[in-house]
Amino acid sequence: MERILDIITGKMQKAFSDAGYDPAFGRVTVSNRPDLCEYQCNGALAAAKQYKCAPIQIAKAVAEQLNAKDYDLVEAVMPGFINLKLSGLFLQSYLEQMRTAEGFGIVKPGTGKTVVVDYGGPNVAKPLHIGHLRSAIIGESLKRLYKFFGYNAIGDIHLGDWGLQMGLIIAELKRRQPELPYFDPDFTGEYPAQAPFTISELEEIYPAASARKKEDEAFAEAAHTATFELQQGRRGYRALWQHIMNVSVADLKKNYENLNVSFESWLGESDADPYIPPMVADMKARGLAVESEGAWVIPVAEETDKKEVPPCILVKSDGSAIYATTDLATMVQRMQDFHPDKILYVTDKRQSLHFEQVFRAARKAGIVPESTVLEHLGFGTMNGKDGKPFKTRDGGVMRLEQLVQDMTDFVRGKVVENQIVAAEEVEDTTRKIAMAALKYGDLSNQPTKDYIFDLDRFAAFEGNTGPYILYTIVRIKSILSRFGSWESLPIQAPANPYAKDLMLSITKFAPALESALASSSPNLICAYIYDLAGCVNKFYHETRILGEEDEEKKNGYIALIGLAKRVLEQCIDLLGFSAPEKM
RNA sequence: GCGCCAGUAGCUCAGCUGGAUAGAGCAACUGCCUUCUAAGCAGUAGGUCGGGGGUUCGAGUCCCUCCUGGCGUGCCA
Repeated sequence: MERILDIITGKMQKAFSDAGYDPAFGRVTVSNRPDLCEYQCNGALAAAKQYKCAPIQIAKAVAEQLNAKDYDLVEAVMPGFINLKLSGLFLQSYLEQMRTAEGFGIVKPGTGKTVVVDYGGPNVAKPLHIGHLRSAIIGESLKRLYKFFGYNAIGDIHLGDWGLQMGLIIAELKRRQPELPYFDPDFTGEYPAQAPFTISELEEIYPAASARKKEDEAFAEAAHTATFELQQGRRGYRALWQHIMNVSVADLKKNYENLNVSFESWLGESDADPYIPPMVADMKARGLAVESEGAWVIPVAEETDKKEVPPCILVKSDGSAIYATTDLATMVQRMQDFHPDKILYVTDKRQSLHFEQVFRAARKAGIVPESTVLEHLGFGTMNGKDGKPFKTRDGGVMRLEQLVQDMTDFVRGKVVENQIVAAEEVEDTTRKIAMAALKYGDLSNQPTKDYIFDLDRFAAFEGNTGPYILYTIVRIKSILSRFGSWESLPIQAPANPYAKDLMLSITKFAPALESALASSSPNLICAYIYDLAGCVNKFYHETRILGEEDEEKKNGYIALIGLAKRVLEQCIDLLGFSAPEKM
């Protein structure tokens, strides 16, 4: 479907042309004065400079060229704005097209293209904490947005499953249970199928080992050795590693599922490992990597840099790999397996220099061709009410599970108190509302900015919150279910100003999503549905829908709120949550 | 030191390639439920857009400078 702004702009450009002016001035925008008009063109103001005459003259001449039939209002006003109000018939026809088109008639630029979205980054054997929340929520939303626009979008969790942390766990296990067959180098039999630990034991082992490393040099040495032997393929350690992976991945899947977040690809650093030796050898051979201060580095500084960009370290002076190495090797693997048109990294913004270096190194080495876009979306920190990084009461790092639990408990209290939901549906409804509160609270902020996480505010259910959006949908659902079959009712011309505002808001679906995609900003979807929900609630308040006696009119109302419901539900699905039946 | 980002109402945030009177929500105050869910709707009050210069018909938006805060700045991820 042609975009509504393109349609109006096209007509405006023709009017400029017909009036004898450059059509380039005919760009139309959504009005910033909704009290005066719906759309506006400021081109006459800019054109006045070029044609050296009063802008209002140009505006008047252009306005006369426009076909009055398409508009309820065409007006040239001082100093030279052209104000427009669309006709009801135009809106009716546009929305009817939206209603019947697949994906509401959105243009799909992603057809045939692949994008890899890297938004996980959890370490195995460590619980998810709130630091993982933003990448999960933002990444999942962007992935869904890419899919909606027709891309083959692959969410990749990129597990941290290969570093010193694994050696630490193995060393600590060996210290605690040296009798296990995994530590016997002469053992040749089958290793047990059952892991020698549970997830909660695993989560206790890692921090214990990490702490021991700092005060016990021999232990630190043992951990390094274990890491090295694991990577060299020592049989018992590989078996143990597999146990750690199985137990940990099962737990991670459960936790991500609770967040309604999923990944198409569960690869990790260990999967990139085989690509490292040939890649490093190749870079050395081609002279891309040079020796510097005992390490092998790829210089990535450029003439135009305002600051000094340090080289990308490929091999540390002790001979081991570093995260830049892993990230580059992962690019090799992704190009080979997926041939993506784009790779999008969703991580903390503090890593932006790292990705700048890695991207440059990847281009320089030809790992990623120019035709593949590399983007790093660096998101801001989630802070507490005091404006400092979010912590538990005793100052520790809060587990993601705990955060979700707190939100859920709070919401459950509200749901029970309201007494609208049947007892057996309380849990399901609670979960949906809690998820909306949590995700909308995060996603409604610009991703690149820090934001303050305030549970009381997010779950307050008033104003610009997830629950407000859900409540709007629930109200529509309630009417539709009383009405009966509504799906095939056609859109009618607006019967009152509230209906027209609602219709105008619905037409802004496509531009809102396009902007959100172009700037990797789910907050634009939030801003859009907040506006749309407001229009629905105003319409709802001012219009008796089911009580309307004129059947034809009533059908028009129903068709309109039905379309609004479908658009809202599409949007919240892109944000990663869903609406209950009642609340 | 250098670089990046931020500073808009008491609080949390919008403000789309410069455009008409800088917008929401929360908190405060005031109305609206015998009518489709009041988690709603309507209204009042609240601002020298961090300070100062500049560019022009016009600056929250662009340029310069200063102040404040956060982050980054070669072998952690």
